[in-house]
Amino acid sequence: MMHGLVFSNGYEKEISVGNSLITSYFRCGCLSSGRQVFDEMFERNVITWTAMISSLVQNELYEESLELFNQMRSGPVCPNSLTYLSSLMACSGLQALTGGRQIHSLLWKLGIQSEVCIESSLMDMYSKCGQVNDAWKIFESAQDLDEVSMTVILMGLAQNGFKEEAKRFFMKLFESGIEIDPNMLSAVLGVFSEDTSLSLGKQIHSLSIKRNFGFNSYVNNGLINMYSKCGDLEESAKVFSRMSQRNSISWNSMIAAFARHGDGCRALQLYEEMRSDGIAPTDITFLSLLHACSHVGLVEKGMELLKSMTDVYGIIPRAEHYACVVDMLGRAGLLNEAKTFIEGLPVKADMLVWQALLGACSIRGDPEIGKYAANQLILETPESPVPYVSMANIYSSRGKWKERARTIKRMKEIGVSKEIGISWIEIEKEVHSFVVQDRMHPQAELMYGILEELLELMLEEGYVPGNVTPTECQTGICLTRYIQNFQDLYIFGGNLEDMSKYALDIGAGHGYFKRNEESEQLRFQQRGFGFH
DNA sequence: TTAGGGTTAG
Repeated sequence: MMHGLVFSNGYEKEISVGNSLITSYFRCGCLSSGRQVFDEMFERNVITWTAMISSLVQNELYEESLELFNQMRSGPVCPNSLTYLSSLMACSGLQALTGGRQIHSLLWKLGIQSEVCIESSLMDMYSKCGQVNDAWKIFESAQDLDEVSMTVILMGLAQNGFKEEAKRFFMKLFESGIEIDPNMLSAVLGVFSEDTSLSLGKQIHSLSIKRNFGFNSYVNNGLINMYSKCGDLEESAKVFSRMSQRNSISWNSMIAAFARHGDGCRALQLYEEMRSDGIAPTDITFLSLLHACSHVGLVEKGMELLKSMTDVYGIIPRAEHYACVVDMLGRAGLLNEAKTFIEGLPVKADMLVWQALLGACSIRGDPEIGKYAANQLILETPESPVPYVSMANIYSSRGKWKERARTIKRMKEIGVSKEIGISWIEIEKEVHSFVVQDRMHPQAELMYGILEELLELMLEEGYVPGNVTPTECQTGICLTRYIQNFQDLYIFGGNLEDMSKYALDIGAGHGYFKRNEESEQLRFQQRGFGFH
């Protein structure tokens, strides 16, 4: 009503009215109306331009916002700090390093590069563009630092592969008694939960209780994820049940937690509760649900969910959803059905989908469909060793040694090669590294002995090598429990022997083993970065 | 009347 009145009077073309209207329209999601007011204004000041640019950024329309920023710069109105800030955020969103650097040099010329908000935005831009070194330089020379800039650099380190440094950084902040706000805490939970550091996670939990952050949904959602990724599903469920207000991320996190632990039934049950609570599922809810169905072999239920996604909620499935379905069919041994499903897809199958099919063929040892999937994958990613290695493995599992040799030869001819994966663990500042079948370590015999013991325990639990069944999911949980005990031993004064029990890659992938690409961390330390 | 960081899948 109000805007109709304003429009009919033409007042919206005046600066003061137009500026207010732009902000209000964007706040209520009326993007085109906001833009229309902007386009039709007689005169625009710095607030008009900045309101428009920042509104576009907040709606993730980064390219459009940068176009407007450039347009502004060629006109008579000069940008101010807030305009530059919004443009930097657009560069972060687009991971546009060149544009970000250009804005950085403009800020230098204007002498406003050291305002704390500008510095944190610059650090964020560099981190998101993969240039954590540049972010670190700004951090080191910064005059003012606050919770935001601390969180930015912490996330920057973690997201660029320097997780250990990020942890040390946080521990320093924690020990120094600096004010830690809930935003930083939820960011830290995300970093810590990927490394199965249950005891650290528990410390953060107690800190959040002490600081009275118990009502913060970001912190609680972070705790749900941290506990579930660290193997303590019941603690996740406790955090979830104590929450007074749950948003879709809370529900998704808890559903994913059950799915991750192989408890498909509880995941599906929770989905029903979510719906009866009136919370609409999102595309991510369906990914977790399909994942859950895949791991417990609930094929029909999974197909029903996929259908309801579009029919009931109007969510268009993405390639990830289709890949989950292919994985589900494949794990259930329905390889032909998986192939037919892919052929009937409304969109062109991508790498993820073919990888899922090939993965299923590897598990089942199916050379025929495997070859079909591998060829499709080679078309998508000609430089990848994955299809060749998978095919070689399928052939060896079937005793087809000639075919295996031919595949390896072909791989060499084309010039693709697989980098050997190295696992390592740091014990008392010494790094112990391993490759597959490695017997170079002085205590290798002891370690292989323990590995055999673990395998026995797994077999007792019903583990069938190479056969993925619901039982194996149970075994996965069991294995997590054993490993957790070993970790406790270490934390409470264990020795090398206890550590070596999980220094071996027993294939569970629970995060104790540093992957190859993380060797960056060592280089980082050698360069004298970070905290020692 | 324009402002910086945070939680979910794989």
